[in-house]
Amino acid sequence: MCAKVVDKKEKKDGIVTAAISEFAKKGFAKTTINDIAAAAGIGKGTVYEYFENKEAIINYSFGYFMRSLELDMEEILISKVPAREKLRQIFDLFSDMNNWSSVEFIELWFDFWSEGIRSKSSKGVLLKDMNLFYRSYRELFAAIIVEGMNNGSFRKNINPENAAAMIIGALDGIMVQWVLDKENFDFSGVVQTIKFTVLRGLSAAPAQGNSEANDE
Amino acid sequence: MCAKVVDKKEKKDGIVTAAISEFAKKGFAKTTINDIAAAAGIGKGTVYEYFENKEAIINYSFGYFMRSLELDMEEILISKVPAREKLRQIFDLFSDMNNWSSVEFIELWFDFWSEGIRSKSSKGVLLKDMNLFYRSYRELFAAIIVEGMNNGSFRKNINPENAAAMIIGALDGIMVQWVLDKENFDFSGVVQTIKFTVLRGLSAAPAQGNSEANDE
DNA sequence: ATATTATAACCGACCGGGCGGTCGGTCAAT
DNA sequence: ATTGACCGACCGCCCGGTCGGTTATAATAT
Repeated sequence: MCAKVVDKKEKKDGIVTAAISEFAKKGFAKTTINDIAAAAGIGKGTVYEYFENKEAIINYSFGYFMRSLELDMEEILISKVPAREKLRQIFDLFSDMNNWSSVEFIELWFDFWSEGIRSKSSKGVLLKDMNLFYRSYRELFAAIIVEGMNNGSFRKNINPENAAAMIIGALDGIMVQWVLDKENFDFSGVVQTIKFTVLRGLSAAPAQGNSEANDE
Repeated sequence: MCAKVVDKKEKKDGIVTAAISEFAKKGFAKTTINDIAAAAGIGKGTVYEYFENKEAIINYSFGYFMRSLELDMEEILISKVPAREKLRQIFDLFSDMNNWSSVEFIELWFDFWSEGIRSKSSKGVLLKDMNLFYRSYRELFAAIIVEGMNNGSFRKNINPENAAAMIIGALDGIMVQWVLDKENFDFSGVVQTIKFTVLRGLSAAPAQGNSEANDE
């Protein structure tokens, strides 16, 4: 007595993939449900079988986008290398954009920020998710810094949370500058400068770091 | 034989002020011309006496917004204090949000970014302006850093442009985190951490900076 | 095997509302 | 009387969301 059966989850993801691609091209506001449906190769009505409304698509997109963004940080984090080295490796990983699974969608960040902050008035689902995301990354970096403070490689008078926010902020911020001016902005170079400068700034032993590669 | 005479410039600015305020509240997409006209206390038609269309309002807003954002950096920049001290003062200025003339509009940044990147396809006026803005600030910071390299307070192996991008990126990036989570994010604290860490990271003399206030 | 049926999945024409932009008329200062 | 400034009703378009009808397929009957 059953009828057609479909992998709902998979199809939903298909729609979201199409949506993200369209969003990235035109921004949330200028992307229509028709655009999304067409990109997903389905009819407009079908979109509404999987999502209540446009806002729901946006919210769902964030989670999906985040997952697709994630770098291969896992193995670095669980590895046994000292904190200082962990940080260095993470910067290097970030610096090489080949490790980014979806560079082409980074322009979406802007829309998520804008939409998230404005979602305050409604239920604020998106804003909550975004803050969750940032908070978890801050905690992650803060933990590394604490580790480094304990093993003596970082100075003691650091506020780890602040330092974590600083690192994430710096990477976020230069991503912005890069997205706005891809041709002229040396992303990898700046990441290297950040790596070098921040590690030196956090270092416990003042002389340390002089032997590192030049910051050119 | 003349008729009513009005200070066009002033009135235009009045409209833009109203527009910025509305944009900040609702974002570009959800702000209607009616909203702007109402906020400016004029009729809808009058708006079109001063602006060709909505896009023109947005573009014009950026310049206006930028001017209103500017900190009192002038006197620091022309002052005779050494580069290192200049940087320190700028961070402190930035850290105290009382110096920000229009904190309430910072959420607009997100919209400018989103709109700017998408303006590529059309004439890209906004994008050009934004890049001009960033570039000028990078040059400004780079100059300070070069100055510090020359007088021996900063290490020689810095790429000044990269370092400038780093500083601006860090400040931009933590602004994002703060805007998204104002209650829980210690903006001033993080700026202080950045000040301390970056100055230490750029420093030529490794021991320097230890006597400074703690980075709590 | 084949026909029948039940129903999940799909769809796109349609609707209502809202928005950007226009335009002809009004107002008021000179 | 002239004309720059102002205005809001109006227009046309488009978009988000709906809904009744269609299609495809699994289960069941024959």
